[in-house]
Amino acid sequence: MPEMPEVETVRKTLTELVLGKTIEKAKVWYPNIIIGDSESFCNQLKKKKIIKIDRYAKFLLFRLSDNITIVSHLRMEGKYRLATPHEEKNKHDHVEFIFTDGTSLRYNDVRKFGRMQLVETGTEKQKTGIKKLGPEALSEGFTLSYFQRALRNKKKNIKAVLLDQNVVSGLGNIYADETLWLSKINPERPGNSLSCDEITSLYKAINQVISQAIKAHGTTVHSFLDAEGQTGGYQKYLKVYGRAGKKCFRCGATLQKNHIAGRGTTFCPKCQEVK
DNA sequence: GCAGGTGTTGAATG
DNA sequence: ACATTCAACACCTG
Repeated sequence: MPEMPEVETVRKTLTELVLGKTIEKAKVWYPNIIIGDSESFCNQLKKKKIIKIDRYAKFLLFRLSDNITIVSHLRMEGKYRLATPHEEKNKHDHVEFIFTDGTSLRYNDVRKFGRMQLVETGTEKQKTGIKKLGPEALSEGFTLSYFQRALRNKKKNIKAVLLDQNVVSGLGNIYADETLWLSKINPERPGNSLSCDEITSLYKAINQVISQAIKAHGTTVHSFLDAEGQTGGYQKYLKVYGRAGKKCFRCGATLQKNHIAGRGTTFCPKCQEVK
């Protein structure tokens, strides 16, 4: 899926496309996408107006009139696009919001991993997946001292720590590898083995990579498209992700790919050597 | 046919 | 209770 920069890109494009529209009716073709009862989901959305679209880490929050919020997670391959209700259903279209102006918003998800949940606005931090998340990358709560404290008792490898949304939320496999390369830290190092300087360097790398990726409208490596069907731009800045077997831009060594923390992990065996 | 893939969850394990 | 690992979710691509 989209990691935080991609979700932020979707949020912005969705805002352009559907802000202010009123839902005439919602349709769910694949109920497993909806957490809770899908019929009641559709019933509660009738005549609700989209007044704002927020984001928390990788979650999208559609703020609707009458104090309700759709919390949406795209997981690996969820996508939104503007359509019309009489358009034929695409192969992996699972949910549709039909608007009173004759357009509609379709949710398409090849792997069906994405989820939507309807909650009373303000309760999303207690009632949804947001509840267990650590501070978002780039947010006020994600301070250097927080990060230092969080790493202190982490015995698992740093790659797994960066992927753990309870520690810091927003990073996924691509940006975890990029930040580790930038700060020259081997992905297998235990979290609590990092020096003070290394933690600082990694902290800066997280802020730098995520904010640049947001500026570039995210990364398209597999299938990511924003709500307007556009690809991201950050893929041209990637230093390690997808470059296994190629030369490190910094030292020229051949980049290596290992299975770490259950995910394919690309790194430079020379400048990210285990110390 | 088999493995791997932008993510999260819950069960199993220590 | 806590930290950590790993299969499962479902489908497409190489």
